[in-house]
Amino acid sequence: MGKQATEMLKGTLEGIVLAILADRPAYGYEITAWLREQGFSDIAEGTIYALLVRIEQRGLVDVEKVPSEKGPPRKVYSLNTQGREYLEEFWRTWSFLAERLEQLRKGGE
Amino acid sequence: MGKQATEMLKGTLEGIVLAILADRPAYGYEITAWLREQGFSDIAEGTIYALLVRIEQRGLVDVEKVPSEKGPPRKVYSLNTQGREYLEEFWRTWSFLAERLEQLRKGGE
DNA sequence: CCTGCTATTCAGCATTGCTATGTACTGGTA
DNA sequence: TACCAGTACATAGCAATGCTGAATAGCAGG
Repeated sequence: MGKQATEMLKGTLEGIVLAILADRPAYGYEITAWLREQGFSDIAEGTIYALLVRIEQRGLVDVEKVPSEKGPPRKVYSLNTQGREYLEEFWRTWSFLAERLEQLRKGGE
Repeated sequence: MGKQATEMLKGTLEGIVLAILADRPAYGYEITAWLREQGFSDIAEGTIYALLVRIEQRGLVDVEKVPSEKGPPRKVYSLNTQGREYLEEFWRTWSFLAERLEQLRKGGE
């Protein structure tokens, strides 16, 4: 991914993580690894942890500490009701943006 | 548009403006007005002007000062070759992001 | 003269992602 | 024992971007 991606991820990455958590509870290390598999090759671990702290402080997720056999305890996040509402709002904003951009792309051919 | 839009626009707004300029030369005031018509209701004028300064400094656009009958002279921007290449790169990054997000949206139903 | 519309600019702020580093727990291996 | 890799989380400082609010300037009409 290019350098443009860094700025484009701002605001979007949060929605991506919320969407992941809407599907299943997960912890930071796991999310980072999954994103990298999906092609988000250079997403920094620190970025994900900081993001998780933010959405927790906003009350969008519930947290549970679960012991791990292979290292320090995991902080498993799951999306709560407020988080689901926020995610729906994210999808609305995303749709709006995606529609305008598709129109612009068509217009420029 | 909600508050999420502000962060989501980061990085995307630049592509949007470049896409507009790929279609036709335009000046700041005009671009702001057009975006507002398209539903980007709360895009600040200052944001567009600052963005135009940035893409000019990066050499993505050519500028021409054109007198106006109704006010101060306009700075008309047009996309140059480098700008078109940069825009193509933008579309590639955008496509990547849009595909992942559509997959996530489907998965979460 | 004053108001409103056109048109651009700029200083200061908030948010977000990245870099770099540090901490901590477990298991394997020399 | 000592060391290292893999797992797992946290944080301080930086860069980039969009927003707020205000200022500047030209032109036309009441």
